[in-house]
Amino acid sequence: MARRGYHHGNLRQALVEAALALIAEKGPQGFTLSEAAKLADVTPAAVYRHFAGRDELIVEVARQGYDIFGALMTFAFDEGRPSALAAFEAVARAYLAFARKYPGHYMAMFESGISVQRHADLAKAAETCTAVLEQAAARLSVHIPPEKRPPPAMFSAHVWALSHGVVELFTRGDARSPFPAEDLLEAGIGIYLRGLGLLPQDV
Amino acid sequence: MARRGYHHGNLRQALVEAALALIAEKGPQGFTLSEAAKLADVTPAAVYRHFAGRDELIVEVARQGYDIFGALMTFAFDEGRPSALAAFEAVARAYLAFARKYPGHYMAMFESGISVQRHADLAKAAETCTAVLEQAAARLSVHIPPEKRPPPAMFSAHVWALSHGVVELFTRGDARSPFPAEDLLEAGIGIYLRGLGLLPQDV
DNA sequence: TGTACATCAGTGAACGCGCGTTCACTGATGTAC
DNA sequence: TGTACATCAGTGAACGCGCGTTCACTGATGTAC
Repeated sequence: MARRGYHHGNLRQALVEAALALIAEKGPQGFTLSEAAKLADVTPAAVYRHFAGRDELIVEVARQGYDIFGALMTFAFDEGRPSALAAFEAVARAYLAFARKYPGHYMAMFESGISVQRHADLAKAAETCTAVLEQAAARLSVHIPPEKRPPPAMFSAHVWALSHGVVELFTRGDARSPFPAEDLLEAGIGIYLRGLGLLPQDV
Repeated sequence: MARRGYHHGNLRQALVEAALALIAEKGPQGFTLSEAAKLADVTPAAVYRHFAGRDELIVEVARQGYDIFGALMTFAFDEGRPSALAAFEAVARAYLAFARKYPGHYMAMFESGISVQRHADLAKAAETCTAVLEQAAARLSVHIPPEKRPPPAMFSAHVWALSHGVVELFTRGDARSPFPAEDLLEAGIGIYLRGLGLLPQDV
């Protein structure tokens, strides 16, 4: 909140960060334009200098989330090093780490109810992320016996769904599982990959 | 809406059904006590004759959801007939069918933000469902080579997470997958079970 | 370097709205006699 | 069978609240001369 005077300096980003804090704390529906303005030490009306309205602010939060997410996934995958399998597992771990470290972003992206399709830049950012995951799947695919090889898009959808499910069910408030989410996900991915015929020593 | 006169007759359940319709239509956060009352053709104040408040109404919706869910799972599992594997796969299919057929219940259970732990009867209903899934996993476990056998609770958590992820990501508004959710889930479960060493001919 | 002025990011008051909840009440029901 | 009465599920008006959004405005900034 380092305001200098009448002008804020970087209100747009300050609002994004206020929104992040509120969403992380109260969930995407507890988020309020007025409260975000207050947190940024500004009048609610000031928000309209930077965003068309409440929804646009959430969209921007989600968009930044997809950017970070994509960058993290790309970094974790590291072009398939040291091995396609290890890189793929790193991606899965990074998924969970992202959900934990950026809960506001994660919620804005997946739980806020905003339509990805209806915001062009958001759709683009989301597509980039999908592409990273699919690329990782495609690289790993090469090591799968052709007769067991599912389309990479399906493959990555499975991993995404499993990861998302673990986040939603076992990472939130009242845990329903006796296992740490990280262990649960790692074990699940391991079993899944084994089912595809991928064994550590083979790849 | 078959009101007879001054007294409603079965307002409690009528409110639950109104809530279901609203949640299914607008999501769990779009649901409003006042709107539910209006839909049941009754004054908002009348709701308080049957529920302590807004939250209690959502909790009741979720509770009924867990009841239906548990019954469907039990029915689908059918005590492991015709085979442990087939029964298990039936459970997974039933999961998705439940999410599709009872969207209001599903959202109240998993997306409404209510705390399962903080409502005793809700926790009990949820536990019953967990038990059914774990029982199915335990029965199937018997066929897994001991050295690959994960705890049934982990096993069922994986399947639950995968199913939930598929529902959330690929069943809602803007689909991000080129595959029907049912096919996606079935294929995913299949690969996972294969990874556990379970093959159709073995079980 | 100093001043006039355009720009525009902020204010502050106001709006209409629908929310959840309360309260004293009233009308229907069904039971006791 | 008929009536008095207790019960309680509903009404309707009111409340305080915080929301998103608008508007005419004002104060700070930085550029042109």
